[in-house]
Amino acid sequence: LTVPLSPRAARTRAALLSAGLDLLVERPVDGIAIDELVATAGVAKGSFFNHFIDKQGFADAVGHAVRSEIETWIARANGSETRPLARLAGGMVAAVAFALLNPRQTIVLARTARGMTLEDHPLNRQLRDDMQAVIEAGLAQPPSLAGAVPFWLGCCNTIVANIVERGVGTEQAGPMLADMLILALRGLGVESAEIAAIADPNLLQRRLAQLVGQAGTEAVAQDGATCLFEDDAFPDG
Amino acid sequence: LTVPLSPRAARTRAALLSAGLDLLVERPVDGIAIDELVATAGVAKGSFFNHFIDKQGFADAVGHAVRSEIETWIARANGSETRPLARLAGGMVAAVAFALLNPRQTIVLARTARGMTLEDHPLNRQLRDDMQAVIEAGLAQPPSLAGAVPFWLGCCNTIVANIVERGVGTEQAGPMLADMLILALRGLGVESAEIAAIADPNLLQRRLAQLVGQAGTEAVAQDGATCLFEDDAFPDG
DNA sequence: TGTACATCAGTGAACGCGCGTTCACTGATGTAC
DNA sequence: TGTACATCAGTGAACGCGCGTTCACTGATGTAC
Repeated sequence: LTVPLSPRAARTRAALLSAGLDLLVERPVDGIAIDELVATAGVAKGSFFNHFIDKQGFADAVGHAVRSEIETWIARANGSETRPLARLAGGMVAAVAFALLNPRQTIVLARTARGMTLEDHPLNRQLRDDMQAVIEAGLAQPPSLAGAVPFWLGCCNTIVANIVERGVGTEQAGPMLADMLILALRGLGVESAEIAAIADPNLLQRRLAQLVGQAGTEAVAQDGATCLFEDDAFPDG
Repeated sequence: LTVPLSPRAARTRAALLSAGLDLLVERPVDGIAIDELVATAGVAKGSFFNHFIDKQGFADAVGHAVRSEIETWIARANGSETRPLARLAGGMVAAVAFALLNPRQTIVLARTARGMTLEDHPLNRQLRDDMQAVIEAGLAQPPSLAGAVPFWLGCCNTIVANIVERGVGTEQAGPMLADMLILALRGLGVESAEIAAIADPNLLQRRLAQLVGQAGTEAVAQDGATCLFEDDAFPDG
């Protein structure tokens, strides 16, 4: 249900979404005037209604864009990794890297997310599959799958929120991530040797730097935030 | 910095705060019109400005009232308990009981809470003290105190959010709580025997029923939500 | 206890700005021949 | 390649409702004597 947009329309839409991201970092959508939005985006007021039916539709579009962005990012970071424990931990590491690279997107994501667990997004389905694989392989003994998934998700949320809120850099994020991985993996009942291998501070630090760095060199534009929405077509709203 | 309010003023203020709670369950404060608020509360529009300087001040007052309510509740539930591990677990159990009794307050609390960890509220200070006591007593070996506190807080948030979102009853909440306690305590590195004693499903179920039940018999009014704000004086705002 | 007065809180009409939405027009982009 | 026309998206002035805020008035509560 997506239509390819003309270059001109795509530019206008991207400018609006980007401006929306800037403003949604500060306050929720109800606190943002369309006047302010179009002024920030540098387009005419009427253009807004060429692209979105109303303000809520706009907020949904921004939320959707950000969510699919982090989903893609995590999926790419885990790449072709097949070991279930590595995938589980890799998801948390990738989420932290994303938060370091895109603190504003992360804030908006937290702001627009409604329920944490009920939603059946690809990310959550993938996590559930990985968790199930971990359990079936005997690598962890959580009291239940239904409890382990939100537990892990909550740990990811906590570490990401902490990093964004205090605005720490990659160097300080590494040890925090290591601590959280130890707490979360131990909670699942993963063996000590496995935990030590996964949560090794040096290894984590390198992996974080790798993820953050490679994204930096991949991006062509200087301002990553501005071009985030210019990738391709958008859902027809 | 609190002044005692005349009975009439207290009634009006309580009606406004209670109506605010009802409406804040549905949407954030910016989406609520003062017209709607006073209509729900059954008072004149002008009265609103007798009690609050503006809408944001009102939202703050509701948030403050709810927060101090849950703080009091948890402090009372832990009572004179001194064993640090029991206090830690007791906090999570009490939070779940509160969520079961007051799902709407819990939703509003989540909505009005800004940062999760940065704030220096009594509740967080108490948690930090308990956690430190647990570590010093050698009852747990988390990688760090700074990591353990937000980890535990995140686990409490997760279980509470899950319970409220799915609207489960006391019976189903018990097993969920047991699972989360196992995951969280194991994450901290608490000994298996201790965990088994604390997270015993039967014991937890009884404790939950006790907390929920005693609150029910304590309350005089039928509608607990309506009288929640009528207790005493409010901060002068 | 009763009366007169002061204060305090409630009331709702009135105001006017802000903001969401519309629309007639313009210019740009694309297409047919 | 050039010209004429159609479509598509941008523009910003205009509109008008909604909503935050004010205020003069009323009635209730409290106090003095």
